[in-house]
Amino acid sequence: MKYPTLYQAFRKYINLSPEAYLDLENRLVHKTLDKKEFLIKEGQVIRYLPFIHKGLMVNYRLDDEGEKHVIQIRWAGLWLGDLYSFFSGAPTKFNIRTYQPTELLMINHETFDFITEKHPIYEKYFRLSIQNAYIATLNQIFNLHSSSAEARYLELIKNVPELLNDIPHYLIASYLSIKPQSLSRIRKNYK
Amino acid sequence: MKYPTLYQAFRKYINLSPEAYLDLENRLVHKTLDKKEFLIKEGQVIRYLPFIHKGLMVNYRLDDEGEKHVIQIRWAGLWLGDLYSFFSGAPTKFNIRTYQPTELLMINHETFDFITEKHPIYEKYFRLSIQNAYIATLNQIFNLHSSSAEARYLELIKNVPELLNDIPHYLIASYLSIKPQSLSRIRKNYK
DNA sequence: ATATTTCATTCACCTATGTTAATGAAATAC
DNA sequence: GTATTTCATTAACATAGGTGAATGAAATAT
Repeated sequence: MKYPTLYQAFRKYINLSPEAYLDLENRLVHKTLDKKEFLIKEGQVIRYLPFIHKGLMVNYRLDDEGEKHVIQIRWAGLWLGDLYSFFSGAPTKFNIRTYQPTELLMINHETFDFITEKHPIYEKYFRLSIQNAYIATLNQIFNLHSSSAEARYLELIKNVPELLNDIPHYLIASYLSIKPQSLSRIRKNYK
Repeated sequence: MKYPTLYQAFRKYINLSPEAYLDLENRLVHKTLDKKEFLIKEGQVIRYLPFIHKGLMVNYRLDDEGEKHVIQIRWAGLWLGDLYSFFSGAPTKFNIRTYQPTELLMINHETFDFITEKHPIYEKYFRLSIQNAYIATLNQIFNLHSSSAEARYLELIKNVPELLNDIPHYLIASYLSIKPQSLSRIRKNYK
């Protein structure tokens, strides 16, 4: 078993036999990304479901003025990417890239079809996975509605303290939906 | 065929035979809600997937101070409710209620299991349905990040002009993540 | 029909966050 | 190793949206 992190990710939601896991592991595409590299750019059709083995990735969209808006920050142990584009074949509106060297384990369509057919339990896993991604975004909307930028910042660094060292602060600001100057102002109160 | 609206909703994403549709139709629970009635309250476990046949419904969460935050407004032709709670059995954090007389067509677990087993195409439909709900919430986050309250208001009434007559304005304000007074201020500019 | 409650609106004032500009430190490119 | 670019921070000022209070209209209850 080369990737116990991945096995644990499955075991969190389903009871997966080591054999069924190995059927997948043998077909994974291992991809290494440098610091500051793109995985996905707007307009592309997503051909892989990527799992973050090491490192972290940032998902942002561009508005009409070309400004970045960070929608998701995902780290080791999580899936990411545009499930919608992967399953529907529609071009994505997202840009997904690294700011730290990152290793991904990726599943392509052929592998997805193979393992879900051979082991239907994987189907359940991915439905649960979408469901959880969905509920997480509903929570994110609720937080944007109900908490101040300061409260969202404190919550974020409580959950993921290492984030401040792993990506530029202006991306954290964007994720919190404020400007870098405002993030600095908030941070000044906690020194 | 008693509910062509529902059939059309399926046909939007999948190729469903009338026979397969009728297998479901016979098992639907038809529910009529008065003006101002609750379908779901926080803490309950969701036992139905509701489709809005006529009318519209509002989904909100309460924050620590007990203030409502409207997360979704859904109208005829759409599914709603907490798919997560329905599938996982976890108690919901949402409150879902009417502000207009509304008719629902509901699927319980038994019916869901029956029709997805007999017609696996339904399984695909509900996966697509979750996917679309997920992508819609990601868009909602992007809009909260990138558009002013005024722009979000104009966009909303462009898409759903009748909303202003169908639910109290303070709920529209909440959905836009502003206060009723601010919504009034914005509306004053467009008279 | 009358009383009560709910709701939309307005206003004056307040506050959180945005904007513009400047500075130095750190990272990167040459 | 030096030049250049990127980034975080600060400050002064601007603005969108919040707050609290008042008013009248509409909806609801009695």
